Amino acid sequence: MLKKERQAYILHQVHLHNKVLSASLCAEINVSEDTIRRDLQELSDEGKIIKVHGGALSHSFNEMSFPVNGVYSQNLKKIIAQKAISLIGNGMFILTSGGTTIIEMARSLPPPLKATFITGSIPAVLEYMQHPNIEVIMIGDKISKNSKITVGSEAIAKIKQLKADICFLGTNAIDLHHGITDNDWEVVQLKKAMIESSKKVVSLAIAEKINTVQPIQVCAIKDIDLMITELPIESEILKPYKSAGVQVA
Amino acid sequence: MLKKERQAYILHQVHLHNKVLSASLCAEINVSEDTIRRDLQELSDEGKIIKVHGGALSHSFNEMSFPVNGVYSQNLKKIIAQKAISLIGNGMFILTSGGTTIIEMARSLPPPLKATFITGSIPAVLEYMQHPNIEVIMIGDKISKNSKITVGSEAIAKIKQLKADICFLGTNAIDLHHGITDNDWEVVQLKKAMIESSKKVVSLAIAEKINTVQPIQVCAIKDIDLMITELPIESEILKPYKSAGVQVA
DNA sequence: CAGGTTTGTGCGTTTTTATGCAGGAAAAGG
DNA sequence: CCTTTTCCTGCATAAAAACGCACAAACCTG
Repeated sequence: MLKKERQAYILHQVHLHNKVLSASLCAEINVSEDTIRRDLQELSDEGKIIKVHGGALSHSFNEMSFPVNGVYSQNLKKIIAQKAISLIGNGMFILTSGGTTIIEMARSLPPPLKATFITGSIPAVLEYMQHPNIEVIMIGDKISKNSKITVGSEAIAKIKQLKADICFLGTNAIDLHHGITDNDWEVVQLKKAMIESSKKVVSLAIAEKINTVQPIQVCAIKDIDLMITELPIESEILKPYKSAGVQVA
Repeated sequence: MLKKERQAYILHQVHLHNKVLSASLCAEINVSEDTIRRDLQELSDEGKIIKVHGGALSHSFNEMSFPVNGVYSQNLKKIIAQKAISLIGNGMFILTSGGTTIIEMARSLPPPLKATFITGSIPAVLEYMQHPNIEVIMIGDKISKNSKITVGSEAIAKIKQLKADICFLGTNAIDLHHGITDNDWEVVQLKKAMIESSKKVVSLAIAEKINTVQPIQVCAIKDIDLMITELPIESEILKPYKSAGVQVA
């Protein structure tokens, strides 16, 4: 088994179970404990996991102790949220993924707005529930603990039955050639279904996510109708995307 | 169990219940009291908790003078939760409604437990998600904002497809003649479906709810397999229910 | 393609870490 | 004041990590 393969496998396991034991890994992959340890070390150096004695943990694991990570990008996300909200009209059916940008949008929804929001994201639902006038539809299925979203075939089947007016995707990585990409296979399946079931697809991405790539593709650039960032629309970074036919806001 | 995991668990418990006893922790996690003490020491050094003789307290605890809706009923609910948990075995499929008693149960689930919990209650899901080993299935549908639960025909249809080992119902009112009753039509529909889809039906009710009635019936007394209260099983209040054939715990 | 170099892997050995245990000190509570 | 519980200290042990080394495969490079 190749090193990269092995590390990808480890990463996958970590994302899946939130933890891995060096011992069990070395039994599964059939390499020496030393090799595993070196892999974990590397992945940890790259910031992809957190190494601890006896194994490693997912980063999302102890994020609970570091509560609201950055006020940092919070403000940027508010800008994005405002732009996104301007697209929403009364009576619309809106599909949303999870992610902090989506949460920020949920918090900023104007109280008089009447619309129907559909999502599988628990944190998003919590925000939508606060709102006096919107209807909230929860997509049910097994809950993925690290992404805090319902995933699985039931959820996908349910989404496919819908036809939403607009779909907002929290975006982890976007790139001209690879389109929107992400690192959680199940979440990607969900997002794909959402894109298919929406008349209009909107990607919400803070600038630092632009021109980055993750392992799994969600959709190509051409599938995106609109891309929202905190940057001014004349920004150099966005020009290639405009040329590629993506509307930018 | 990894050290970090353990500490995260302890931290979680502290935030949840505002206090932990070293003794109970060491029983739950199955490590020596010494280890727990060292963990508490570390967490305390990091300023995350306040260590005291016999256990630890949440930081927020001593700031806000006298806390929640009554430590009173909280403790009663813990007793109920413990009794309920004793019915749960590894590998079981468990349907639960919403309600504060259910939440208390969710918070008190022992970490090693592996089981699948199915619910439409958002607060319950939030608690279940914290647990390291259980699977959580969310029943999807429109969200009822005041009961924070998914309601509607989709949800009911989904529940009817299931056959759970056991069903825990948070109970608002229970009475010999009217059975379990409630005041929210949609929630009642949900509970009815849950009862139908479970091999065993357990009602969790604090004593003050016993012999009270609400407008809409969920089920008759005979449909309940087990009734859990904080009272000792010999209690006078429970005798009529025992006579009616309900098992009491 | 020969020879050097880098990279990946495994194997001892040494160090560090995690945990439990025992016995005395300190605290809490009568 | 006495008892019980909890806490601390040092020690023992086992597991895991780190380190250095060997060796082989892949990969330059002239």
